[in-house]
Amino acid sequence: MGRGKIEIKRIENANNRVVTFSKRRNGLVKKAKEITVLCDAKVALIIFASNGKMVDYCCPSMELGAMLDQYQKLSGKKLWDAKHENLSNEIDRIKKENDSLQLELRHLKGEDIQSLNLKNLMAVEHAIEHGLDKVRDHQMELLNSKRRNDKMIMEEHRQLTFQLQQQDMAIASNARGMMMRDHDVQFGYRVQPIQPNLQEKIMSLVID
Amino acid sequence: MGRGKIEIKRIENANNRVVTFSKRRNGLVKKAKEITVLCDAKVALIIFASNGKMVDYCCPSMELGAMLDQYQKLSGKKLWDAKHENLSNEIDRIKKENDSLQLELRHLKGEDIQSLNLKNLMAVEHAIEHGLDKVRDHQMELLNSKRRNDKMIMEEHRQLTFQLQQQDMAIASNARGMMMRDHDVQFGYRVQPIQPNLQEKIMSLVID
DNA sequence: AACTATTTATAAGA
DNA sequence: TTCTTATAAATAGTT
Repeated sequence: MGRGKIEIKRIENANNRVVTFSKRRNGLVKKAKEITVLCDAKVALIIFASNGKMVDYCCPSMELGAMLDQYQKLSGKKLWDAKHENLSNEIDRIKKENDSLQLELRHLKGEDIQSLNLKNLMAVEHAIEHGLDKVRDHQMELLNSKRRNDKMIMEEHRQLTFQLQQQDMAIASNARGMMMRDHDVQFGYRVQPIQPNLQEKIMSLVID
Repeated sequence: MGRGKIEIKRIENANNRVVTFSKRRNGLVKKAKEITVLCDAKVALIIFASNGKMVDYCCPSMELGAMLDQYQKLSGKKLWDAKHENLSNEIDRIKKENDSLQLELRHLKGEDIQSLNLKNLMAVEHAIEHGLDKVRDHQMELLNSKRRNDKMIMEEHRQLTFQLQQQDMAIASNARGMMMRDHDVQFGYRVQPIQPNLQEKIMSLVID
């Protein structure tokens, strides 16, 4: 129905294909609407373009969900029952995994161990001991690094004290020489800390 | 498109309505097929007649289920009922719980502890120590009960030995008195162990 | 996005 | 229902 007859096969020209799609999509939806009105029919129609865009129509008299329920009943095909089952299975699987994790956890915490025999109990003991070793190793690391940091800060503090002392001495000798002339100059040079974020470092030590 | 123009409104004549439905249903399905072939489109179409009969078409390149999944994603509408959503939520919830259990477990095993600060690390250490104490307590209990059991068995063994000895002596003195007369009587009274399931107890000791 | 020559769908009749 | 056919509607190719 057009200027020329066409074969029903994929339109190779991409532009033509898109244009034809647009026209026929509209036609299809229109006809779907018409048959619902003319004939009391129920129609559901979903169309995806090859670019992924979607258009859908569902008769006003019935929800798509209800139509699909009906479809499943009449066709015997399952649309989401299968998926439903999969989800249930997934839940069971995860719950079991969860339970075994719970149990392992409780064992490591020394709970629910009445049922363990001596052999299992020793395995648990070894796991705990191993964990304890690792945790303590890491604590040691943290403490050492803290100690190093403390040392660095103490060193910096020592240097600052020294510099301040030097400046005080310089000011004192200047003051003696000039007797309050050029009063403003005496604070003209200020202390520059080697580690500018000293405050934060100290705070972090306090917080940790 | 026919001998006369018609208004798009319900066809009141029931016969005409059925005939028109039949024709237009075929036309709709035909056009749905055509657009899928011509334009690489994906189409799903479900039609119910007012008498309940159903016709459906789904493009060959995609299952209806997959199309509906896509539909849900793109439209945001949900087709599968609340139950389905509940299941998904349940899965998410359990998975999260699972993850946190996994993490706690790994911490107790001394894994993934790089991210813990000293305070948390010490909490973990205490949990582990507490677990270790409990496990060792229970080991002790098991060992003590085993020891008690061993002791009891030894005692029983001692008593049995004593009884046997007594019987041997009795037999010996009888034998001396009667010189083999009433030969069968000599085993007429049998040893009754105090603890009838001694065998099992011993086996369980060996196995544990 | 319009236009229009053609094809296609279909309403009415048999 | 199905076939026929006149006519309405859809649309392919063009502008």
